[in-house]
Amino acid sequence: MAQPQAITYQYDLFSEQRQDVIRPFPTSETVCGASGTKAFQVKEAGEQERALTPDLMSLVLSHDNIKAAYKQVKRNKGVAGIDQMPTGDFAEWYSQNAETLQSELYNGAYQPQGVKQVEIPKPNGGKRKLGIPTVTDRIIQQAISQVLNPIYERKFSDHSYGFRPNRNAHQALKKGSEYVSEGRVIVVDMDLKTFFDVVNHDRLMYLLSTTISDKTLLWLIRKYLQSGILIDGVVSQRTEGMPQGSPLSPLLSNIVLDELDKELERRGHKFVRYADDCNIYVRSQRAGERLLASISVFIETKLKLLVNKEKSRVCPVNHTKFLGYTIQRDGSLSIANESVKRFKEKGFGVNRDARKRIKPCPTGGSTM
DNA sequence: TTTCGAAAAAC
RNA sequence: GUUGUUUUUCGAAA
Repeated sequence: MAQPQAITYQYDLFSEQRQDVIRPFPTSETVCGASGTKAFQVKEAGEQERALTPDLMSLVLSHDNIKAAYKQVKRNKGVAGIDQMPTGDFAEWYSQNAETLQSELYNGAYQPQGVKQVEIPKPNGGKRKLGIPTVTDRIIQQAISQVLNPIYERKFSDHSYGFRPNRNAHQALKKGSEYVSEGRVIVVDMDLKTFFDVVNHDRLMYLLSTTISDKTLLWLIRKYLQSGILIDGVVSQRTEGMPQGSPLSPLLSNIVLDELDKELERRGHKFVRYADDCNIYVRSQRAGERLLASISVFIETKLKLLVNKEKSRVCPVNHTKFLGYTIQRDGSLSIANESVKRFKEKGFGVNRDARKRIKPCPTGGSTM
């Protein structure tokens, strides 16, 4: 590997002809005798260890991966970022600038652009701050996410249901009602305060480095975490938290909260987590309160996250809502219809029969 | 078999 | 002025 190889390949995202990216620079790390350019498949993630992930950037920037990322971003129909380039223009832009972009990404010179901040109202009246990266940055992040996702999928806890392929809220509810059917009718409802605002960058980067050894990729992710926020023309650098609205955020949040899953598993608890909404099922109020106290300490000292003490609580399962439903003490699910609730507020008399009864949960071991 | 899009839910 | 991920349903095309 004396000389950097010439880049001669097709950049057109619409052409069927393609040639995969040849890495323009030699790998900085040498991995115990293995040839640096030897291709490895992410899907064969069976025995993947940190030593096998020194060159994920090639996968991130491969033609197929970028093309898939572009399609995904385009399908979301999001608006342009601060550079005003709409999603539809990326293909043409990329055909002109792919070489420069890829070189910068490979040698670490790439600097993500600022994030446009937008506030939108939440259903419950509050405001939600969104960070909108440029189309280019959304596509790069999506491309990273597509590579990291299969690597992390096999490491994630079976009790985690949010933002994961082939998993949905209903499966989480089914698992929760199974635990209730076993007699765990008290729930510890953990609420993490403004999760996206307080994630510790150093801790997240450390977690990533235990699985990912591609330093170029790690630095790129760190740059995305730190990417500046543009408010009224002034760019301020972010020191903690991650932008809500970037394609990488859901995966990174699961990586951070996987530590919580692993700790709860280590302690042998029965729980279900959907994003930052974590429910632990126990048999008595006293056990629940003791658990809430000790897990809160773990979350705040070890994970460096904040527990919302006002909204976290211990109560019988049928006194709280989880993912839009309420689990009854017999393990059945009921849904509180929002429109019914609005009727009630407007003065139409509504009795509790307005809550629609959903089928009881069978304790089946069926997968998927 | 595959591809695409619209619309709903969860966070 | 409206981001992101996942899931599901419906529909269309070859």
